[in-house]
Amino acid sequence: MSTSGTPQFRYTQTPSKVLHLRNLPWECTEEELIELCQPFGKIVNTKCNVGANRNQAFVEFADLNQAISMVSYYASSSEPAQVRGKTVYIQYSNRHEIVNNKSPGDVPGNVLLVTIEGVEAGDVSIDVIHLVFSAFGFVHKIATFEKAAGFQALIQFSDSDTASSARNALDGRSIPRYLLPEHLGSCHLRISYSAHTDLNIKFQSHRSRDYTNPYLPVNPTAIEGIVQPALGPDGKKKEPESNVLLASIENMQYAVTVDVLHTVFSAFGTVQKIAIFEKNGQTQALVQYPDLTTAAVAREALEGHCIYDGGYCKLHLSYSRHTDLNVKAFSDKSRDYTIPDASLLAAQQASSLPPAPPVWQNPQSAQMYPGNDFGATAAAHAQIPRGQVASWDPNMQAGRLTFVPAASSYPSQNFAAASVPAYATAATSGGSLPLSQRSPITSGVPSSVITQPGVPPNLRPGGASPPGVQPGGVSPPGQSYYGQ
DNA sequence: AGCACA
Repeated sequence: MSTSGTPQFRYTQTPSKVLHLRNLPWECTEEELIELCQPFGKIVNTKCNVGANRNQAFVEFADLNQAISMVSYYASSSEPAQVRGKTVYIQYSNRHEIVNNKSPGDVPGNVLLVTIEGVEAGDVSIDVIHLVFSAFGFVHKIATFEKAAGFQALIQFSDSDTASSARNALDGRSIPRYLLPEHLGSCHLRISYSAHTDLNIKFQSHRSRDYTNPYLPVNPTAIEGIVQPALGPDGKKKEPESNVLLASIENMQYAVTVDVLHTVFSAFGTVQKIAIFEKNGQTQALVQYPDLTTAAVAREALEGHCIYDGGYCKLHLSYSRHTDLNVKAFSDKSRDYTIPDASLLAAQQASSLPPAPPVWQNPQSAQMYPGNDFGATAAAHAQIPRGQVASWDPNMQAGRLTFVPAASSYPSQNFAAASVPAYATAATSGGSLPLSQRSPITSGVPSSVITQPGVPPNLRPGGASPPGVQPGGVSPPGQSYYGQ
């Protein structure tokens, strides 16, 4: 009964009316296929956007000789077959008819997947997209995101008729020039249907909008219309403050566990969540405080310091773009201290192997993208072709972490410091930071945070500690951590 | 850069 006996393809192909085309550009349209193939004969069927990358297609000619003529032409031509400047490779298909030419993107629905070619995310605002598509009916929701294919938007209409009229009118067309920044050339729209029927928008932001729900909260780190990062007085990009710190750990001679980090960072306030991950071979961690001020204090105090004496495990701190991490409550790489009885979860976690893959690996279950700030992008993940995991850091494949590492998944976002509400100023105005009494570290070697090298603080919880060494997290900030 | 759909 198995169908897996035959090889996937053969190196010698018998001629077929059906040609297999690969290395096509993303979202290649049927029109483009026809333009390429019809000089050789009558095309009776096509199937576009095939394969994991949606860059393959099939074309069926009315007559075998027409297919043969196309293959032979390009076999001896000095000019390769091209679509949109990409060389297209043509072979006989190993089938002799196209049985079903409907691609998922061709099945009508009320949600359109729009790819805007040749632009970056900041070039076309969500308001422009809304304006363009509103011409065809009430736009319920828009979610924008960047994927390998480029800048994309999911646009939700009431029904598939409205969506179809928009698709028919706009597919392959360009957004009017006057709606775009001057530096842009043409930007064509490629439109297909999404399998979604209802987008899950969690915030009004510059990347997602729900026009049916004006009371939806505005994402404080993604307020609409602010695309350019705020500039500091020196003209350099000013780093947006955040209650979440990104810690890079340099010279990691000792294991830095979640417990170690918790100990270190708890000196400045309640640590809500921690996630450790690898990035470019370096260990990094996200540490979440309840507020900006605490994060700012911790950042000031710890920047450049080492967790252990001797220059080991040196911390470099910056603000994360996250405001609320979505982490496993208890794993070896993450902790959510806001969940009571996390330790109980630990036992269950430990016994269940292998760890469940993050939901985004499964397009079927990608309807809900749990807890990240960009709920709207949940829908985007359903667009990941079957079996393909998008451009995720391979280290994440361990499946331990469910938070989204911003840098790898949303490469081009620019959250503006200016968009942070008023309380941000509290963090920067602090002439009276609790730690300001510490002497500035002028020598090249900052003092360590934990004064006993090689003795992880988590091994000495609370109680008895060697003379002169404070158990981590117990002392108020600014005292013994920097004593000698 | 290498074959869809059930």
